[in-house]
Amino acid sequence: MATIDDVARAAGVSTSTVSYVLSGKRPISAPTRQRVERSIRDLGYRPHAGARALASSRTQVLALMAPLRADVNVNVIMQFVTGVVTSARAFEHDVLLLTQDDATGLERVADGSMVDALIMMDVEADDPRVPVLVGLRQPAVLIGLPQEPAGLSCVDLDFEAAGRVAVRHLAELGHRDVALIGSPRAVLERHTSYADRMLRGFTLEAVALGLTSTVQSCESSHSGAVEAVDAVLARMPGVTGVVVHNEVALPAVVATLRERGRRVPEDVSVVAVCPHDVAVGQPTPLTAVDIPAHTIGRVAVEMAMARVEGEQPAETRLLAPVLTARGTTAPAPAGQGQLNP
Amino acid sequence: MATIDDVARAAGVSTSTVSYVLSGKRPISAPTRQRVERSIRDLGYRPHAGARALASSRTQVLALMAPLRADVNVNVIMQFVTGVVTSARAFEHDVLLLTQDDATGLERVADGSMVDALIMMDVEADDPRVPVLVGLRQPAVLIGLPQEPAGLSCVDLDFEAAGRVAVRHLAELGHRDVALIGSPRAVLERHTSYADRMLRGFTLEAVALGLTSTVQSCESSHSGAVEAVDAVLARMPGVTGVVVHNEVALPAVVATLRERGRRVPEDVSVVAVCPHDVAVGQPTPLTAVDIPAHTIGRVAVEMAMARVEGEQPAETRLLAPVLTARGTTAPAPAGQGQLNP
DNA sequence: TTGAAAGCGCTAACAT
DNA sequence: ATGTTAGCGCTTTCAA
Repeated sequence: MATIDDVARAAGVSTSTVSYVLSGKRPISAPTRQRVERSIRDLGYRPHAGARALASSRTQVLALMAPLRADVNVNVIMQFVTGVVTSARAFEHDVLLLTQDDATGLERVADGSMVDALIMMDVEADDPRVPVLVGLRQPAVLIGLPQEPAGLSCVDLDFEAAGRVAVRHLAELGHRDVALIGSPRAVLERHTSYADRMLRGFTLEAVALGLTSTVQSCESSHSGAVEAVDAVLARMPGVTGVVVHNEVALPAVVATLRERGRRVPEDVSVVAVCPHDVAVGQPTPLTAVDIPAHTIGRVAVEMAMARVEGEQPAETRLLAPVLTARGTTAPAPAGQGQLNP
Repeated sequence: MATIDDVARAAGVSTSTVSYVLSGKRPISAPTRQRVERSIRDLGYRPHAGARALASSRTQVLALMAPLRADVNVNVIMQFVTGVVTSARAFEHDVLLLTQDDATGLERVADGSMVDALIMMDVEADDPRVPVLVGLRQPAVLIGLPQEPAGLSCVDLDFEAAGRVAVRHLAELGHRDVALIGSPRAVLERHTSYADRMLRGFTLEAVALGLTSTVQSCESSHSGAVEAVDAVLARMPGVTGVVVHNEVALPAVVATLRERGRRVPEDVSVVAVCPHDVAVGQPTPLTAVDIPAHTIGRVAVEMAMARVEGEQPAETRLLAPVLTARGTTAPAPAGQGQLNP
């Protein structure tokens, strides 16, 4: 491989000139720049990443810790990941992928100076990795919102507001008995940030609007969805509004409601909380609060890069939820609304 | 951050001794080793990845190019990715994630000496990236099998054999009219390796066994599955055996067959080609040929590392398919087998 | 068994 | 506008 010295020699300039042509950190005369660029092309020169990192303390790499396990929704995860990778490239960065179960991964790549910043998904309310991130030299961005951000940047959909918006939409249609079919039990039990906040928004808004509400965990499978729907129908036979926050179970929830004799949306309205493409890709397009996974990933990178560049303080950005009415919500069945005042 | 010199000073030895303690490349007396290890722990020392890469031309990083787009199955992709990341760690390597649409990513990370080896998924028969990989200094491993491996290592499920096994299973149960519901049109049209080979195995074995067969592409959505099933039923009303190679469409294919009055497996037998967990996670557990994605990812890493270490030549490993009979295949309906001799 | 020192290829003062 | 050069933190000869 050609080195920067080879390029300098070929162009008849000093190595620093080549370096500055590359970095643009000082003005270079047009003719010089052209000769250098020519030599770079002729030699197929590419700076050695390690040498550059050593001299500049910049790696042009971002770490992304993603939950690659079965119980979280793979589809949504993937959208976050592509969002991160794609926008990292816009900042001339590549992405090092760490998995959740590689407990010491964050410290390894940070302390070994392998990355300029870290992004972590699937944050829990009281996440043990948060103090670890706080102790690192590199800035970190959380996708999700822990109880104690401790000076870390955070970004996510405002799931609490999403829960509120979904409930309000149902209330405005006259529904009085509403249920949340949410994340798997395991996700709830570890107090995963998004699940906690969703639950909170749903419940608080139902109380605020005087609705009767119930919450049901739901495993991410066909049978899980069937069980969840049956549990809700048993506990709240008069339910007319259902919020579903579980992409995998989504189709089965709708199908099961129908199998149990509840027409959607005539008898029961369904509001999903899921990415846009999932909502419109169903047999019946769903009224849904969008989870803008790609955007969240992009914003996470932007926040990370901002902190790498300047001395910005940490910030938290919660994206406002957007509900789009499609085919699965309708006014509550006549009379129903008055049965449970 | 502490450097190797700090450690050496603290331990009262030379820097090279610390280096050798770390690498194990020369014998160190027990007392010396202990003092060095103590200092390393006390100082929380971690070697600087860039410096190490510069001096040793080893990055301890692997590149993985994965197709993070919508039309390939996200679930399976994810299993490959976790397989790769997990076993990379076993070789003390981290994984740099490149996306399919980052066309020049492979050259960028290879020529910039960011990685020790590259692994590429979703290979097409005549993939333009193959010659690129051949030109790199670092070894590359393909997950999939191009027409012309050109000296690259390849690993994958033997999809041709998988197609044959599936057909043979149906034939042994007496089925005479069989259909393949496969990948989306786009995947087939770019001659994605696995889709091509599957189709070939299915067709050749059907011919060899004297069966009547048809092949149908299938978009990865509910409606795509419905359309595919309807197309097959229209073209081959007497079909009694269906091989499905499309994880996303799988549940909808079975559901649609039933909606069209075909009981599964009494009227129509279904053989899936999908990962184990997908097959057993369906409402009805499916007779299936397993796609051992995790294993393939692991083998890819092993092959890559072997070539990084030694001067092994490139090799191609096709994993033998394993079919497990579950609830969705049964003997062909009586008499049917004789209608189309 | 250990140490000294020459790079690895680049960046960024410091000069001019 | 450009050149000179001292590191960056490690590995690995070469010596002892």
